[in-house]
Amino acid sequence: MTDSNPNASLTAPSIHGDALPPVEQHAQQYATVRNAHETELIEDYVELIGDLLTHRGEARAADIANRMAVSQATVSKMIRRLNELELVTSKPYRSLFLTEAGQKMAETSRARHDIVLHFLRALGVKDATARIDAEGMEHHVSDETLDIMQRFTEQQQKS
Amino acid sequence: MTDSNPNASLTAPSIHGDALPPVEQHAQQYATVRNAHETELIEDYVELIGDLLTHRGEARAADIANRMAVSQATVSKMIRRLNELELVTSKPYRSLFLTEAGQKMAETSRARHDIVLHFLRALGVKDATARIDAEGMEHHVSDETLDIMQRFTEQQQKS
DNA sequence: CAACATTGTTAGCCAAGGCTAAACTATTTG
DNA sequence: CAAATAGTTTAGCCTTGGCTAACAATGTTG
Repeated sequence: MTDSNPNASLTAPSIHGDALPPVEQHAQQYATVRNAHETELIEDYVELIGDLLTHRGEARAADIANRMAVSQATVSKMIRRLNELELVTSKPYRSLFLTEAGQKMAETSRARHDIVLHFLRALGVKDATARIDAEGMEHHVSDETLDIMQRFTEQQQKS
Repeated sequence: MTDSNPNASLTAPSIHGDALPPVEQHAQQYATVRNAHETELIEDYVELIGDLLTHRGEARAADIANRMAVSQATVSKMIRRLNELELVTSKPYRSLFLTEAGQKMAETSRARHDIVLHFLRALGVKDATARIDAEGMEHHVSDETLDIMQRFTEQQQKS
């Protein structure tokens, strides 16, 4: 018996409210998540570098390592990748800078992050929790949902 | 200059609303996300196996491969891991079953997933989008936020 | 029941993202 | 200005989660 057997559900009736989505849609969901995973670390680094540049004036590997709770070696390796992707420019032993593409990515990421964070706070989530959740959620929120979150937050603030 | 220089912000005043969180808190955010990543694939597999068992009566590797849009070899390898973790039992060439621990994990996952999905729909997100977002978000939503989401959804349904 | 189709497994490859240890560069300070 | 300290890089290791190709088992069917 395979997944496409149309009678299967007759022999094993659902006790759940939600049935399984069609295979193609289901596959799409997982593929989208896998895809997000490939870019999200990159985005986190770029976003953090952008934040450090904005708030501190420079972005050093040691700061990134501390804030990400990761070894300096890991950061160094990652910076090489970011360089290859032309998201940052770096001279050995010097502060990092974002390329134009990097800046664009940092801004987009930061904006998404803020929308999610503010939305969670508007929902009534405690700040510390909201920050943790936002960090994890931001890469998995579609533009459509992001839009709705933003409107919700604005509504909330009016009242 | 390092991250802990207390004067840095004087020379580079923030143009953003949100300042950088303290290093320890920031590190905690990233660590939590990294941690979630380690378990989320496992949870996705277990959840899907549970759903297949519920809705189809059996869970075959081929079905999992199709629904996850992944090769059968990948599924086979993963099943070995799930076995080692004592989340599933399997005999070669036979359907999979969940151990007690596996069932517990599947239920928890399914419940979280449903709460997030229903919340997104209650927010006004289109079904297809909500499904994709929920798949990605579910592993990054704290219990606190989950609770709030559930209450929100219930509120919404009353009106 | 033999052949074919489907399903599952194994072997071996790859990239990503962690780590530690060691070497090197830059900065600070006695 | 030499030595100590701090920061950065490199080398080399490990695990995870993908993949393809080849092979093995099972199920179906002429």
